[in-house]
Amino acid sequence: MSFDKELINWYLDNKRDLPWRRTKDPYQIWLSEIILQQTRVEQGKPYYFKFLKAYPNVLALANASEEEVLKLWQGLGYYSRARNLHFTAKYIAFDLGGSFPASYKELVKLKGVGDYTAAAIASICYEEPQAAVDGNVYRVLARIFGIDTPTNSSQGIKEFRQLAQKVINKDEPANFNQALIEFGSEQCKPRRPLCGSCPFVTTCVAFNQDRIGELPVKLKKQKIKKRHFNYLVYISEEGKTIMNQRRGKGIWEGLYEFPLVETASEAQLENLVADVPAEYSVINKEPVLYNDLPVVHKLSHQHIYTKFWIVKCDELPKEALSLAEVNKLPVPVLIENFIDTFDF
DNA sequence: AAATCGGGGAG
DNA sequence: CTCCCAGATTT
Repeated sequence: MSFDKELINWYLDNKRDLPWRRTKDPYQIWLSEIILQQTRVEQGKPYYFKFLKAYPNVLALANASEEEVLKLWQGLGYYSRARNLHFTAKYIAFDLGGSFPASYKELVKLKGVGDYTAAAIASICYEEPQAAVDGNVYRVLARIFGIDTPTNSSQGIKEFRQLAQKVINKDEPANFNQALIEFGSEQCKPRRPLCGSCPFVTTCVAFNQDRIGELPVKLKKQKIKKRHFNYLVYISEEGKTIMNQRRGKGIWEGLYEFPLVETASEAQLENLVADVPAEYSVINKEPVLYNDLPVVHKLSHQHIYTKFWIVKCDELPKEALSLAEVNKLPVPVLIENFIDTFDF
Protein backbone atom coordinates (compact mmCIF):
# COMPACT_ATOMS: atom_id res chain seq x y z
CA MET A 1 0.00 0.00 0.00
CA SER A 2 1.14 3.55 -0.70
CA PHE A 3 2.61 5.68 2.06
CA ASP A 4 -0.26 8.14 2.21
CA LYS A 5 -2.99 5.52 2.41
CA GLU A 6 -1.14 3.43 4.96
CA LEU A 7 -0.65 6.56 7.05
CA ILE A 8 -4.30 7.57 6.86
CA ASN A 9 -5.35 4.06 7.85
CA TRP A 10 -3.10 4.27 10.88
CA TYR A 11 -4.64 7.63 11.73
CA LEU A 12 -8.22 6.44 11.51
CA ASP A 13 -7.37 3.62 13.90
CA ASN A 14 -5.29 5.65 16.35
CA LYS A 15 -6.32 9.30 16.36
CA ARG A 16 -6.99 11.01 19.66
CA ASP A 17 -10.32 12.64 20.36
CA LEU A 18 -9.11 16.24 20.55
CA PRO A 19 -11.58 19.12 20.95
CA TRP A 20 -10.57 20.89 17.73
CA ARG A 21 -11.08 17.68 15.77
CA ARG A 22 -14.81 17.94 16.32
CA THR A 23 -15.19 20.99 14.11
CA LYS A 24 -14.20 22.43 10.77
CA ASP A 25 -15.12 25.97 11.72
CA PRO A 26 -12.15 28.02 10.46
CA TYR A 27 -12.29 30.29 13.52
CA GLN A 28 -11.93 27.39 15.89
CA ILE A 29 -9.27 25.68 13.77
CA TRP A 30 -7.33 28.93 13.47
CA LEU A 31 -7.56 29.49 17.22
CA SER A 32 -6.34 25.97 17.96
CA GLU A 33 -3.43 26.22 15.52
CA ILE A 34 -2.19 29.51 16.98
CA ILE A 35 -2.40 28.14 20.51
CA LEU A 36 -0.57 24.96 19.51
CA GLN A 37 2.40 26.69 17.86
CA GLN A 38 5.46 25.39 19.71
CA THR A 39 3.10 24.22 22.41
CA ARG A 40 2.23 20.72 23.59
CA VAL A 41 -1.36 19.63 23.12
CA GLU A 42 -1.91 19.06 26.84
CA GLN A 43 -0.57 22.51 27.66
CA GLY A 44 -2.71 24.20 25.02
CA LYS A 45 -6.01 22.45 25.74
CA PRO A 46 -7.16 24.53 28.74
CA TYR A 47 -6.38 27.73 26.84
CA TYR A 48 -8.40 26.52 23.86
CA PHE A 49 -11.41 25.96 26.14
CA LYS A 50 -10.93 29.29 27.90
CA PHE A 51 -10.72 31.25 24.65
CA LEU A 52 -13.65 29.50 23.03
CA LYS A 53 -15.79 30.17 26.06
CA ALA A 54 -14.77 33.85 26.30
CA TYR A 55 -14.82 34.39 22.53
CA PRO A 56 -17.16 31.95 20.74
CA ASN A 57 -16.56 33.60 17.36
CA VAL A 58 -14.17 35.95 15.63
CA LEU A 59 -16.35 39.00 16.29
CA ALA A 60 -16.32 38.37 20.03
CA LEU A 61 -12.54 38.13 19.96
CA ALA A 62 -12.32 41.27 17.83
CA ASN A 63 -14.43 43.20 20.33
CA ALA A 64 -12.17 42.31 23.26
CA SER A 65 -9.34 44.54 24.38
CA GLU A 66 -5.76 43.46 23.77
CA GLU A 67 -5.12 43.54 27.50
CA GLU A 68 -8.01 41.16 28.10
CA VAL A 69 -6.69 38.78 25.46
CA LEU A 70 -3.20 38.89 26.93
CA LYS A 71 -4.61 38.17 30.39
CA LEU A 72 -6.34 35.06 29.06
CA TRP A 73 -3.11 34.07 27.30
CA GLN A 74 -1.08 34.55 30.50
CA GLY A 75 1.18 31.57 31.21
CA LEU A 76 1.22 30.19 27.69
CA GLY A 77 4.28 32.11 26.49
CA TYR A 78 5.19 33.58 23.10
CA TYR A 79 2.84 36.47 23.74
CA SER A 80 3.16 37.87 20.22
CA ARG A 81 0.81 35.04 19.29
CA ALA A 82 -1.90 36.60 21.45
CA ARG A 83 -1.32 40.09 20.08
CA ASN A 84 -1.33 38.82 16.49
CA LEU A 85 -4.41 36.70 17.19
CA HIS A 86 -6.27 39.77 18.39
CA PHE A 87 -5.01 41.92 15.51
CA THR A 88 -6.09 39.34 12.94
CA ALA A 89 -9.47 38.87 14.61
CA LYS A 90 -10.14 42.59 14.23
CA TYR A 91 -8.98 42.46 10.61
CA ILE A 92 -11.28 39.56 9.75
CA ALA A 93 -14.24 40.91 11.70
CA PHE A 94 -14.07 44.54 10.65
CA ASP A 95 -12.21 44.57 7.31
CA LEU A 96 -13.34 41.26 5.81
CA GLY A 97 -16.86 41.47 7.15
CA GLY A 98 -16.36 38.45 9.37
CA SER A 99 -15.74 35.96 6.59
CA PHE A 100 -12.57 33.93 6.94
CA PRO A 101 -9.98 33.76 4.14
CA ALA A 102 -10.64 30.44 2.41
CA SER A 103 -7.37 29.57 0.70
CA TYR A 104 -3.75 28.95 1.66
CA LYS A 105 -2.69 31.95 -0.39
CA GLU A 106 -4.96 34.30 1.53
CA LEU A 107 -4.48 32.67 4.91
CA VAL A 108 -0.70 32.98 4.84
CA LYS A 109 -1.04 36.76 4.56
CA LEU A 110 -2.63 36.97 8.00
CA LYS A 111 -0.47 38.23 10.84
CA GLY A 112 0.68 35.32 12.99
CA VAL A 113 -0.18 32.79 10.28
CA GLY A 114 2.87 31.30 8.62
CA ASP A 115 3.45 28.50 6.19
CA TYR A 116 2.49 25.71 8.56
CA THR A 117 -0.63 27.30 10.02
CA ALA A 118 -1.97 28.42 6.63
CA ALA A 119 -1.55 24.90 5.27
CA ALA A 120 -3.18 23.38 8.34
CA ILE A 121 -6.25 25.62 8.15
CA ALA A 122 -6.54 25.34 4.36
CA SER A 123 -6.39 21.55 4.45
CA ILE A 124 -8.53 20.96 7.53
CA CYS A 125 -11.27 23.48 6.75
CA TYR A 126 -11.24 23.56 2.96
CA GLU A 127 -9.58 20.27 1.92
CA GLU A 128 -6.91 22.20 0.03
CA PRO A 129 -3.89 19.93 -0.59
CA GLN A 130 -1.20 21.98 1.14
CA ALA A 131 1.36 20.11 3.22
CA ALA A 132 1.48 21.29 6.83
CA VAL A 133 5.02 20.68 8.06
CA ASP A 134 5.57 20.96 11.79
CA GLY A 135 8.16 19.46 14.13
CA ASN A 136 6.43 16.09 14.08
CA VAL A 137 6.43 15.96 10.29
CA TYR A 138 10.13 16.79 10.09
CA ARG A 139 10.87 13.85 12.36
CA VAL A 140 8.65 11.32 10.57
CA LEU A 141 9.86 12.21 7.09
CA ALA A 142 13.52 12.41 8.14
CA ARG A 143 13.38 8.92 9.59
CA ILE A 144 11.20 7.08 7.10
CA PHE A 145 12.87 8.60 4.04
CA GLY A 146 16.32 8.85 5.62
CA ILE A 147 16.87 12.57 5.14
CA ASP A 148 19.68 14.14 7.15
CA THR A 149 19.35 17.74 5.98
CA PRO A 150 19.04 19.88 9.13
CA THR A 151 15.34 20.55 9.65
CA ASN A 152 15.96 24.10 10.81
CA SER A 153 18.14 25.10 7.85
CA SER A 154 16.84 26.94 4.82
CA GLN A 155 17.63 23.90 2.68
CA GLY A 156 15.85 21.58 5.09
CA ILE A 157 12.71 23.67 5.34
CA LYS A 158 12.44 23.74 1.55
CA GLU A 159 13.33 20.08 1.08
CA PHE A 160 10.94 18.69 3.69
CA ARG A 161 8.06 20.80 2.45
CA GLN A 162 8.64 19.59 -1.11
CA LEU A 163 8.71 15.99 0.05
CA ALA A 164 5.56 16.43 2.13
CA GLN A 165 3.83 18.09 -0.79
CA LYS A 166 4.91 15.17 -3.00
CA VAL A 167 3.52 12.43 -0.76
CA ILE A 168 0.34 14.21 0.38
CA ASN A 169 -2.96 12.53 -0.34
CA LYS A 170 -4.83 15.05 -2.47
CA ASP A 171 -8.20 13.36 -1.97
CA GLU A 172 -8.17 13.85 1.77
CA PRO A 173 -5.47 16.35 2.72
CA ALA A 174 -7.15 17.12 6.05
CA ASN A 175 -6.76 13.55 7.21
CA PHE A 176 -3.32 13.18 5.68
CA ASN A 177 -1.82 16.27 7.34
CA GLN A 178 -3.27 15.46 10.71
CA ALA A 179 -2.22 11.84 10.30
CA LEU A 180 1.41 12.78 9.69
CA ILE A 181 1.41 15.08 12.72
CA GLU A 182 -0.38 12.59 14.93
CA PHE A 183 1.93 9.80 13.84
CA GLY A 184 4.96 11.86 14.80
CA SER A 185 3.45 12.77 18.13
CA GLU A 186 2.19 9.37 19.23
CA GLN A 187 4.18 6.74 17.28
CA CYS A 188 7.36 8.19 15.82
CA LYS A 189 8.17 10.07 19.03
CA PRO A 190 11.43 12.01 19.53
CA ARG A 191 12.81 9.48 21.98
CA ARG A 192 12.09 5.78 22.08
CA PRO A 193 9.70 5.69 19.10
CA LEU A 194 7.35 2.69 18.95
CA CYS A 195 9.12 0.93 16.08
CA GLY A 196 7.83 -2.45 17.27
CA SER A 197 4.30 -1.55 16.18
CA CYS A 198 5.14 0.76 13.28
CA PRO A 199 3.43 0.07 9.94
CA PHE A 200 6.47 1.44 8.10
CA VAL A 201 9.11 -0.59 9.91
CA THR A 202 10.10 -2.58 6.83
CA THR A 203 10.71 0.50 4.69
CA CYS A 204 11.85 3.06 7.29
CA VAL A 205 15.40 4.08 6.35
CA ALA A 206 16.33 5.23 9.84
CA PHE A 207 15.16 1.99 11.44
CA ASN A 208 16.83 -0.28 8.92
CA GLN A 209 20.10 1.66 9.08
CA ASP A 210 19.89 1.90 12.87
CA ARG A 211 19.84 5.71 12.69
CA ILE A 212 16.69 6.41 14.70
CA GLY A 213 18.73 8.30 17.27
CA GLU A 214 20.45 10.40 14.63
CA LEU A 215 17.40 11.58 12.71
CA PRO A 216 16.13 14.18 12.37
CA VAL A 217 19.22 16.40 12.31
CA LYS A 218 18.92 19.85 13.86
CA LEU A 219 21.42 22.70 13.90
CA LYS A 220 22.87 23.64 17.27
CA LYS A 221 20.87 25.95 19.44
CA GLN A 222 22.06 29.38 20.49
CA LYS A 223 23.80 30.10 23.74
CA ILE A 224 21.72 31.01 26.75
CA LYS A 225 22.23 34.53 28.06
CA LYS A 226 22.12 35.51 31.71
CA ARG A 227 20.26 38.63 32.80
CA HIS A 228 19.80 40.27 36.18
CA PHE A 229 16.42 41.79 37.00
CA ASN A 230 15.65 43.84 40.09
CA TYR A 231 11.98 44.54 40.68
CA LEU A 232 11.00 47.41 42.94
CA VAL A 233 7.84 46.39 44.76
CA TYR A 234 6.49 49.63 46.13
CA ILE A 235 3.95 49.37 48.93
CA SER A 236 2.06 52.40 50.13
CA GLU A 237 0.27 52.65 53.45
CA GLU A 238 -3.02 52.01 51.69
CA GLY A 239 -1.56 48.84 50.20
CA LYS A 240 -1.11 50.02 46.65
CA THR A 241 1.80 49.36 44.30
CA ILE A 242 3.24 50.45 40.96
CA MET A 243 3.15 48.40 37.76
CA ASN A 244 4.55 49.26 34.33
CA GLN A 245 3.70 47.84 30.92
CA ARG A 246 6.62 46.46 28.90
CA ARG A 247 6.94 48.33 25.62
CA GLY A 248 8.93 47.82 22.46
CA LYS A 249 10.58 44.64 21.38
CA GLY A 250 11.86 41.95 23.70
CA ILE A 251 10.34 39.43 26.03
CA TRP A 252 6.90 39.89 27.53
CA GLU A 253 5.91 42.76 25.24
CA GLY A 254 2.61 44.19 26.43
CA LEU A 255 2.69 42.45 29.81
CA TYR A 256 2.97 44.26 33.13
CA GLU A 257 5.67 44.12 35.78
CA PHE A 258 6.94 46.03 38.78
CA PRO A 259 9.37 48.89 38.07
CA LEU A 260 12.44 47.15 36.75
CA VAL A 261 16.10 47.91 37.19
CA GLU A 262 18.22 45.62 35.06
CA THR A 263 21.87 45.34 36.02
CA ALA A 264 24.85 43.79 34.24
CA SER A 265 25.59 41.58 37.23
CA GLU A 266 23.88 40.68 40.47
CA ALA A 267 22.97 43.88 42.26
CA GLN A 268 23.56 44.72 45.90
CA LEU A 269 21.69 47.40 47.81
CA GLU A 270 24.42 50.00 47.33
CA ASN A 271 24.75 49.82 43.54
CA LEU A 272 21.00 49.28 43.13
CA VAL A 273 19.92 52.57 44.72
CA ALA A 274 22.26 54.44 42.38
CA ASP A 275 20.51 52.87 39.38
CA VAL A 276 16.95 53.62 40.42
CA PRO A 277 15.44 55.98 37.80
CA ALA A 278 14.50 59.49 38.81
CA GLU A 279 10.79 58.96 38.27
CA TYR A 280 10.79 56.74 41.34
CA SER A 281 12.26 59.41 43.60
CA VAL A 282 9.15 59.10 45.74
CA ILE A 283 11.14 56.61 47.72
CA ASN A 284 11.51 57.71 51.26
CA LYS A 285 12.78 54.45 52.57
CA GLU A 286 15.43 52.05 51.43
CA PRO A 287 14.53 48.95 49.43
CA VAL A 288 14.54 45.77 51.49
CA LEU A 289 15.59 42.61 49.71
CA TYR A 290 12.74 40.09 49.72
CA ASN A 291 14.48 36.98 48.37
CA ASP A 292 18.00 36.31 49.59
CA LEU A 293 18.66 33.96 46.68
CA PRO A 294 17.83 35.32 43.23
CA VAL A 295 14.84 33.62 41.61
CA VAL A 296 16.10 32.00 38.42
CA HIS A 297 13.45 32.19 35.71
CA LYS A 298 14.53 29.98 32.84
CA LEU A 299 13.43 30.75 29.30
CA SER A 300 14.55 28.84 26.24
CA HIS A 301 17.13 31.47 25.31
CA GLN A 302 17.88 33.34 28.52
CA HIS A 303 18.07 32.83 32.26
CA ILE A 304 16.76 35.70 34.32
CA TYR A 305 18.18 36.08 37.82
CA THR A 306 15.64 38.08 39.76
CA LYS A 307 15.68 39.98 43.02
CA PHE A 308 12.53 41.53 44.45
CA TRP A 309 13.08 44.64 46.55
CA ILE A 310 10.29 45.81 48.85
CA VAL A 311 9.99 49.58 49.12
CA LYS A 312 7.55 50.69 51.79
CA CYS A 313 6.52 54.31 51.48
CA ASP A 314 3.87 56.68 52.81
CA GLU A 315 2.14 57.46 49.56
CA LEU A 316 2.43 56.74 45.86
CA PRO A 317 1.44 58.58 42.66
CA LYS A 318 -2.17 58.40 41.48
CA GLU A 319 -1.38 55.61 39.03
CA ALA A 320 -0.69 53.22 41.92
CA LEU A 321 -2.85 50.09 41.89
CA SER A 322 -4.58 47.99 44.52
CA LEU A 323 -3.95 44.25 44.64
CA ALA A 324 -7.35 43.67 43.02
CA GLU A 325 -6.38 45.90 40.13
CA VAL A 326 -2.96 44.27 39.83
CA ASN A 327 -4.58 40.87 39.55
CA LYS A 328 -6.48 41.97 36.45
CA LEU A 329 -3.30 42.78 34.56
CA PRO A 330 -1.51 40.31 32.29
CA VAL A 331 1.86 39.51 33.86
CA PRO A 332 4.72 37.10 33.14
CA VAL A 333 4.76 33.86 35.13
CA LEU A 334 7.78 35.23 37.00
CA ILE A 335 5.66 38.11 38.34
CA GLU A 336 2.59 35.94 38.85
CA ASN A 337 4.56 33.57 41.05
CA PHE A 338 5.83 36.44 43.17
CA ILE A 339 2.38 37.96 43.63
CA ASP A 340 1.02 34.56 44.62
CA THR A 341 3.59 34.02 47.34
CA PHE A 342 4.02 37.58 48.60
CA ASP A 343 1.66 38.73 51.31
CA PHE A 344 0.48 42.20 50.30
C1' DA B 1 20.97 32.72 7.70
C1' DA B 2 20.59 33.50 12.39
C1' DA B 3 18.40 35.36 16.38
C1' DT B 4 14.42 36.06 19.09
C1' DC B 5 10.30 34.95 21.46
C1' DG B 6 7.90 31.27 26.99
C1' DG B 7 6.84 27.91 29.57
C1' DG B 8 6.69 23.30 30.83
C1' DG B 9 6.94 18.13 30.35
C1' DA B 10 9.67 13.97 29.46
C1' DG B 11 13.64 11.22 29.96
C1' DC C 1 20.56 18.37 32.87
C1' DT C 2 18.97 18.38 27.57
C1' DC C 3 15.59 18.23 24.16
C1' DC C 4 11.52 19.78 22.11
C1' DC C 5 6.68 20.94 21.64
C1' DA C 6 0.63 21.12 15.81
C1' DG C 7 6.27 28.09 14.37
C1' DA C 8 6.33 33.06 13.13
C1' DT C 9 8.71 37.14 12.80
C1' DT C 10 12.54 40.13 12.97
C1' DT C 11 17.27 41.21 12.26
